[in-house]
Amino acid sequence: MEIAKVYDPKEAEEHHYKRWESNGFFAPEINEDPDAEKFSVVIPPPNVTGTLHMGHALQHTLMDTLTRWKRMQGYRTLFLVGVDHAGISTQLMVTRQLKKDEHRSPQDIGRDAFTEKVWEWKNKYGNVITEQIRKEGLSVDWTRERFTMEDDLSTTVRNVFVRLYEEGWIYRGTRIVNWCPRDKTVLSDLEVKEEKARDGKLYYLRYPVSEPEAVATRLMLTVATTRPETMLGDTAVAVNPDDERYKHLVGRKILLPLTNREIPIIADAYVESEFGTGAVKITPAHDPNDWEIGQRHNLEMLVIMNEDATMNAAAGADFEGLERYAAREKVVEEFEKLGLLDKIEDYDVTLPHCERCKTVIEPLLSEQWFAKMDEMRDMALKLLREENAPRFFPEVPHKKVYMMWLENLRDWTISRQLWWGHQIPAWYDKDGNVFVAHSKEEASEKAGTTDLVQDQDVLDTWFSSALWPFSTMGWNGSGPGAMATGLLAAENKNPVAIAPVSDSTSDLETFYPTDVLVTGRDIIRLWVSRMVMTGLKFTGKKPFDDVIIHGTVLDKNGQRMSKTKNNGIDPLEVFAKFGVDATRMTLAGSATGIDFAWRDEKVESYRNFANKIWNATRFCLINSDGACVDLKSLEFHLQAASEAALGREEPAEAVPPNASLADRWIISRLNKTAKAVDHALETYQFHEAVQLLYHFFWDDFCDWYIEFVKDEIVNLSDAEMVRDIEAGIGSVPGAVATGLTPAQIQSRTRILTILEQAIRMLHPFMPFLTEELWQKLPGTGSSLHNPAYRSAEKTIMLADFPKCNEAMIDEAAESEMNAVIELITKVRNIRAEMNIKSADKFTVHIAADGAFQQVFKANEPQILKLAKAEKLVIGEKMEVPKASAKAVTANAEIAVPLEGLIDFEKERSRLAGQIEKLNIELHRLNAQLSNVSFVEKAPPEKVNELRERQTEIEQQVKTLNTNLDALN
RNA sequence: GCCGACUUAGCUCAGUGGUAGAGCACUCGCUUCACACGCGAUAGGCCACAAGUUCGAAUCUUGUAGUCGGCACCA
Repeated sequence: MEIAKVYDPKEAEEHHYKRWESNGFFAPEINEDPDAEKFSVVIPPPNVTGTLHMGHALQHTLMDTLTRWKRMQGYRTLFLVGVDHAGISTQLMVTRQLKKDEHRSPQDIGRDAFTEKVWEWKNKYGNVITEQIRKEGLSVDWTRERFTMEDDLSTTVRNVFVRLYEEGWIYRGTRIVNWCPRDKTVLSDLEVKEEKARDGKLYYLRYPVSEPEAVATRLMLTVATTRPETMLGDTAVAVNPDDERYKHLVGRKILLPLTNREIPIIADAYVESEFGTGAVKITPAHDPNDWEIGQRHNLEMLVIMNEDATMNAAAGADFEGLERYAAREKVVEEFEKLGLLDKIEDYDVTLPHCERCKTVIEPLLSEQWFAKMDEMRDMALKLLREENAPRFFPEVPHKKVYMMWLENLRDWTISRQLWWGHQIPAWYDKDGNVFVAHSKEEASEKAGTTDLVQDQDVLDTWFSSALWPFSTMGWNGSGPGAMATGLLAAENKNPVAIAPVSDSTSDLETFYPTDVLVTGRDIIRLWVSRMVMTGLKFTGKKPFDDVIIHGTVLDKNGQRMSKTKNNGIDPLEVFAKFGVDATRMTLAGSATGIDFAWRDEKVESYRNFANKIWNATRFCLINSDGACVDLKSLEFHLQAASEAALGREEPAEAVPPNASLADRWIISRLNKTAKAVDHALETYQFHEAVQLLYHFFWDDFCDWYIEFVKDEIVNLSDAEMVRDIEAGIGSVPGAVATGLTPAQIQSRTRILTILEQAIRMLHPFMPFLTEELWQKLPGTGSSLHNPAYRSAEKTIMLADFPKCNEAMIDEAAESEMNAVIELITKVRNIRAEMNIKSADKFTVHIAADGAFQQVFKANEPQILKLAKAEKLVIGEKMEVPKASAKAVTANAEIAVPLEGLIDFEKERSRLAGQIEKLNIELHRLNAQLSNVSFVEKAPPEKVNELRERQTEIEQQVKTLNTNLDALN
């Protein structure tokens, strides 16, 4: 068999994904078991404009690992994929393109033409991200791919809007909103990021009190502000009602400079007397706090800015048309000229910025659509408080953050001044009356006229994303009672046979609620909370049980990746360099929820691991003639166990004579690993599973098991064959024909079978490599499939995930094998420390008690080979020349006579070093065991354990000291 | 201002009320017939600091310092 020496992932990645997809392995319909339990997960829809980044790669890896694992366990799985329309960023991108290509703006071409452009753009570039998802190897069901702007989902959004409006949860109102003057749209609180502004200043402005006698005395009230330009829109000055300094001024008036307007001095508890001067200018149309004061005092709302943050006519002729910062300078200049500028102080302010374009947000009085959140909020809080749902992984700190955010939730601004998105289904007649309806026809009926104009705004993208887990599964809010107490029966005991793809209602019944959501921290409020709220409101069910919050992938210096810093790491480049599987292992190998700095070295180590798996398999395949994967070959433990259960006295006899210690040991390790991996995945400890598999495969399987059985397995040369037959070994019928003995065939079968199971366990993490290798193994096929997939073509994707068989755990084998491993390691240590060359021949003397003598004798060939020794002398005691290197293990004393080779000085210091190390531990043990309160209060098992360890070490120290003395 | 997380080997990170672990890097030795993306053997840590609880603390509590994050306020 021709197999390359180094694994090259590229071809496998391309080839297998196509096959998986075209054979329908990803679709839940592949599962033929009518009683199969379901497992479902929806992808957090990436932006249609987006490209894959490490955060995606991480969350996708975790979701796919879970899905593949569950699928192999026989669950009917659905991993639902799709993208969202990303209102603002897509519109920006297409606008930019339009400007570049045609030197035109959206306004130039009009709404319909522009929307058409966006669709064109989407059809051309919108599959970049989905192609990248294919590259990642995600086992998502492409037949159910969704897009938030497609017809069905748009209808759903409209239905939801109408329903919420009719119930009174959506209203239109004039409020101060976060206005981005560059994007010219409103933003929700969550799309705004507070950032420290540079060069912040606090300007102290003198406002003259306007009554005649005050003017005569030039009575001034000084206010402090960071935004002097807004004074043009002031409609009051406020002081604290308890502030003795200003009590006499309340109720009087200010003659507002530069405007010739008179504004009142009012008292409001909002004002803190200690801050600034204790007097606050009030600009209700340009500041959220001022707006609230304005509401309380019935102040005039004077809007002085345009949508692009230039001053409008209301700001006065001198200022009209000025950009806001130019206006600020001019206001300050004018105040200075008038002698009304008291002082300017440096002052650190944090200002809201548009998350997307970084422009400073302008709080602006504006008419928008809002969603009242109280009812849905209360439902979500109840679910959390009473059922601890959804469960967050890790729970700290996300549960608390989520709860606190819900508790302080305010109304949600859902309209956006964009053209790309779900246009708000509201129509206005000539008098401005609003009619919310599913269609213009319906609105016309309500209005009694067809002379209607639809609201120009669209809905926040998150409005549609909030419906994602159920809208994508066919819920559209139109069915009878669909929105009442929940569409679904509490328990759906009727399993869906094979759900036709088109029958999306069955999808809802089968796959909703989903099992788990995997997403990033910053999305908890934007998306997770909203899905919970809408899920409860519209379906009566929580949309998912568990929420895994993954960590942030940082750059190698621990910095967040960002476009501005240009320190992003492109997953596609990493794939190209190290392979998708190695990248997935790296990502899954990071602790759940913890940020981690990206290191190429880490991926490299998993690339090496992939190569190790490749080569271990290569070795097994080179030596696989006459054998194939056969699960029965591992079952001798079961025979032994059942015979033990029947009361046989020596169940060990049931073990076939050729089941070696190493066989029993590796099978025990395999089953323990399967158990631990299962537990790790159940609790979403992906990194734990990765560690377990890495350790099992590399250390246990490759370093020890393969090395132990190598001589048995490799093809014998003709000369060796003849020698063996002459020696009476392996001269059995058929042996000459194949060149193999039955024992060899059995060994080959066994190693293939163990390898095959290890590869299956690795599949959810490393899908491509494992499929590539599994296809090459003889004896794999649909017989290894989970029975639910019996008709499917051969693929590891649908093979059964290995389960732990407790009867195969063999503690005796593990401790015996450990003794052998320790023995070999100690001899190797002597070899290395004493500079024994490969070619040097030496004998190893071993003294041990009877049971371990047997163990060592039984494994003599392997010990000789792995320690590179020529001969073993095993007995109760040993007699060796003075010129010997010595060592002790927990079960044996070792001596290697090195006449002429030994460096006594070196050997002395080597032994002294070992004694030193043991003594440190011994001192600690002695101290602990002589502590009366420890012996009295600690659990007896613990005390015994330490006593045993103490005896063992004392013995070892004693032996080593004797050996050391003998050198002198 | 409030809340939270983190601080473990040179680096990146696991882990745990009872002998400190991994990967990478380092040192030494191997052209051993699956793999040099390899094999073998070492070395390396008072688990940030201080106090407390406990027979026992790196692990639990409290405080301190540093790093990072979230929220609130910001005239």
